[in-house]
Amino acid sequence: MSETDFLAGYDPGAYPRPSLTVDLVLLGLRDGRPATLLLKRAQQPHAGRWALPGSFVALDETLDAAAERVLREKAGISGIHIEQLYTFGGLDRDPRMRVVSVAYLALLPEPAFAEALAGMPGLSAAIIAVPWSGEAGGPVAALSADGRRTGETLPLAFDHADILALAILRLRGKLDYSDVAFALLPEHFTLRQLQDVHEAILGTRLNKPAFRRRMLDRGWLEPTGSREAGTSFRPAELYRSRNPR
Amino acid sequence: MSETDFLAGYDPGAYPRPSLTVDLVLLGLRDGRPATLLLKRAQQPHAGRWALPGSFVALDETLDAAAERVLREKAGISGIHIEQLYTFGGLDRDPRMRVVSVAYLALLPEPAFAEALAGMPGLSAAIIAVPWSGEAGGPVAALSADGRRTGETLPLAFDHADILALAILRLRGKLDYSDVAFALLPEHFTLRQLQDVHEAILGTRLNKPAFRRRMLDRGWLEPTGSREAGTSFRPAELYRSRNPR
DNA sequence: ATAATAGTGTCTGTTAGACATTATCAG
DNA sequence: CTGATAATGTCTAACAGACACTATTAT
Repeated sequence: MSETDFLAGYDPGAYPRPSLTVDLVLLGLRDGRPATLLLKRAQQPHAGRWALPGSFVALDETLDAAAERVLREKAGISGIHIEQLYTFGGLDRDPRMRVVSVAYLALLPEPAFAEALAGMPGLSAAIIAVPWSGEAGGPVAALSADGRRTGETLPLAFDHADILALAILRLRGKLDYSDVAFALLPEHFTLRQLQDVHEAILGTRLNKPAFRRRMLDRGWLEPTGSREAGTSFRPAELYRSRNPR
Repeated sequence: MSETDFLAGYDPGAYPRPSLTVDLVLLGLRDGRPATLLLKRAQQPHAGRWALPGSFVALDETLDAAAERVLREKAGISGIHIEQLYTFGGLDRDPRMRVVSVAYLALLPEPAFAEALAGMPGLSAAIIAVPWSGEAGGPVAALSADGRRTGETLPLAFDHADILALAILRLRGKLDYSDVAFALLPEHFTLRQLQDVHEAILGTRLNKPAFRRRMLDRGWLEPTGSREAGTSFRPAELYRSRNPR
């Protein structure tokens, strides 16, 4: 930043600058698998391909504010967990001009995911076909399956497949040592639901007693005292997150 | 990014955009403590305060390339580990104009650190007084001590204290499940040196047998067969990283 | 009682910390 | 031999996976 000295007396608009955008991975769960909300591109370039919702960053808004605005304007929701992921600055991300994009990850609990899908006509849900984990690198994150037509692979626009892949990998990494998983659950939830979230993100089955022990020992959970309703079997106890969300 | 449609036929330069920079945390170790290389600002704003080396991002270079250029031009070195850290986009980071900065972390083994310090007149080494770990949030990362005058706290320019704090926290988090530590060591090193790196970054003493077992079990290390020279006691075995750097 | 899932007890193998001990070098 | 540090053996506590078992609800 020392070169800013050089610019002290200059018109800030006089220098060529990359465009700056934010792109959001709107991540939720569908049928026990991670899913994301995408927009089908109508125009060139990449017409017909699927893109993450995004927007340019205005001069008078922070990056976080821009991300929250996209969440409001393109998904119609707010008040959910959102975090910065990585900044993508490849030269040919967009064929028209130089665009640097700050990627964000938003975690949508089921009601928010459904609300966005129902309330915003352009959005579609896409299951993320998780590349089997562990191995770093590799091709990563093919997409498949829209709301109804399941099985097909969706072509993604720009470098959005990379962004999506990174989102899943980041989430996997944070899952075990942070409380992000709660961001994908309603305020009250059962331990089974929590385990389902972990299994969906990790793409793995987990050991029930061990999982329960770990979670309860963490001190992040608080029993509500009540139990789930409407089951035809023994109802599970409901917990809530102890940390204020 | 869907709004890029809107701009398809427009002059890309016609819209107001934030300036985009990269700022580098040049991290090495001095006397068993993490240290960083800083530049003292001569002009306003923040004249007299200390800043991370940085630069504007050119239209025809990637973010990574910009970071490597800063490494070359401001530290006089290259070929070392460098990774993107986080992107800072607060509105008032720089009082003159809106500047969004992509922060990078560069890890300098001792020779590179010394070479940069000796070869680039403006650079100073500053010990990072690590805020005692564990607790998240908090004030974080006060600086102290230049090369000679130890003990005093250096005032940092802009939001560079935040960047520095994040760099240390990120490194601590990655230390145990990745091989970043090797990036702070020469090609051949002893297990004691490796442990010293870990202890410096974590700000903690580690258990020797346990540390050795863990490291050797990871499979990241390869014995070179030779031993260190010039000791007045039993020389330690030298290892190298198995992964190609 | 049955079906179905919630929740727990317990065994075992793995791993980390603590501590003591042995090994190996220079002089 | 002494001094200093490298390197290892071993005990113990903490913890995860596996598996079987008990508990509790609706019907």
